[in-house]
Amino acid sequence: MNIKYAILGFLSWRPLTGYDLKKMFSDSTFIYWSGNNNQIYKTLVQLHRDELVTIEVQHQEKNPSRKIYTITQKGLFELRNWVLSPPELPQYKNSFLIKLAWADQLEPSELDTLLKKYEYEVEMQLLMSREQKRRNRINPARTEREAYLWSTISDNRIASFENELVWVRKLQRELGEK
Amino acid sequence: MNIKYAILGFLSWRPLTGYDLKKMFSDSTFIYWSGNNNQIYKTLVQLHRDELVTIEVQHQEKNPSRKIYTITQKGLFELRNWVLSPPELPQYKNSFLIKLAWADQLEPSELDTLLKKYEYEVEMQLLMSREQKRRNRINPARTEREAYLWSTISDNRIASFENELVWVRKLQRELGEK
DNA sequence: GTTGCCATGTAAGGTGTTACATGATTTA
DNA sequence: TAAATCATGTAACACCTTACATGGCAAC
Repeated sequence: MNIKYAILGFLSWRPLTGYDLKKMFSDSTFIYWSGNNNQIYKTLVQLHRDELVTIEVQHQEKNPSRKIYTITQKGLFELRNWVLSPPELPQYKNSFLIKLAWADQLEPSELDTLLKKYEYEVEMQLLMSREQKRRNRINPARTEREAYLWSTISDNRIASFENELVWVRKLQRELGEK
Repeated sequence: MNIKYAILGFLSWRPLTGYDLKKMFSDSTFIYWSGNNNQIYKTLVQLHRDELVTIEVQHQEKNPSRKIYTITQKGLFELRNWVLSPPELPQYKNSFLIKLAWADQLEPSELDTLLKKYEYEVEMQLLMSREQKRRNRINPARTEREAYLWSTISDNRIASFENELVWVRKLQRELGEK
C-alpha cells in the first residue's frame, strides 16, 4: 500500500487537505496514479483511524469547508520505519511485450507499424519526463541531499524510458536486416 | 486485461488445460504473475462464455479429469486484433522511489545500507533474468522471426534491470562524494 | 514419511479505476 | 456561456493476491 506512505510523506512536510494531496499526486511523476481522489479520501480516513494523522476542520465563507490533516508522532515513526524496511523490486508491467510474444502472425509491415507506434509513445513519454524534470513542480529541497534525491527520482524515470527506446530501436533495426 | 490475451496466445499454439497454462505462466518471465491459478480458471470460464475457446473433457483413470481448451476462430481473430491494437506504455511501479523521496530523514549510513540492499536485490533479479534467458524454457520458435521476438522479450527484462543497476550505482557513488 | 506432480477449483480481501454527485466562485 | 478551481465524497466494478480445499500417485 504505497499511497498510504506517499500521503504520510507529503504530510511530513506540512499539514495538507485531501484536495492539496490530490494536486501533489497529479503533479508528481514518480507516483503512478489514476488521477482520481477516491483512494486519497479513503486512505485519509484510515490514517486517522490508525492515529497517524489528526484532523482540523476549517470553515470558509466562499468555499467548502476544508479538512486539514496533520501527521502525528506515530505517523512520522511509521513513515520512517517504512522507509527503512527492505526495498522491493520494481514491477515492470508491459503489455506490449505480451503483444510481441504473439506478433509473429503479423505481416512484416504490420509489425513494423506496431513497433513505430510504440517507439513514438515511448518517445513522447521521455520528452514529457524530461520536461517535467525541467519544470520541477514539486521539490522540497530542504537540504542539498534532499534536492539531489528528488532529482535522482526524476532521472530514474527518464533513464527507464531512454532504455526502452534503445531497446525498441534495436529491435526495429534488427528486424529490418532480416 | 492482459491475462486473457496471454491465455489466448498460449492456446494459439496448441490446446491446453488450465494446469498446463499455470505452468507456462510460472515458466515465463515476461508475464508478471502471482503464481496462483485463481485468475486462470476464472478467465477460462469467461473465454468459454464468450466463445473464444471450446472445452473438451478428458476422463483419466489415475488422475483427475482434464478440461482441454481449444481456441476458436473467433478467439484467434480476437487475439490478432488485440495484438494490432494501439500499444500501451510500460508501467514502472517502483515503491523504492517513494521511499527515496522521504529518505532525507535518514542518517548517511542508513541511506547507504538501504541503497546497498536495493542494489543487491536488483543484481539478483538481473542474474535470474539472464539465467532464465539461457535456460529458455518456453520458446515457440516456429519461425526464425518468432524465436527472435521471444529472445528480444527476454532482453527487455534484462536491459531494464541493467538500467536500474546503473542508476542505483551512480546514486551511491554521487552520494558518497558529498 | 514427506515432498512434488497432476488437476480441479472457491473464498476473501486488497488495490486501483471509472464514473457519478454536489455546488459556489472565478476565469476565459 | 463554458470551463476551470475549490472541496468534499460515494458506488460499482475490474484486477490481482493470499490462502484454503481435495485427493490419488510416484519418487526420494
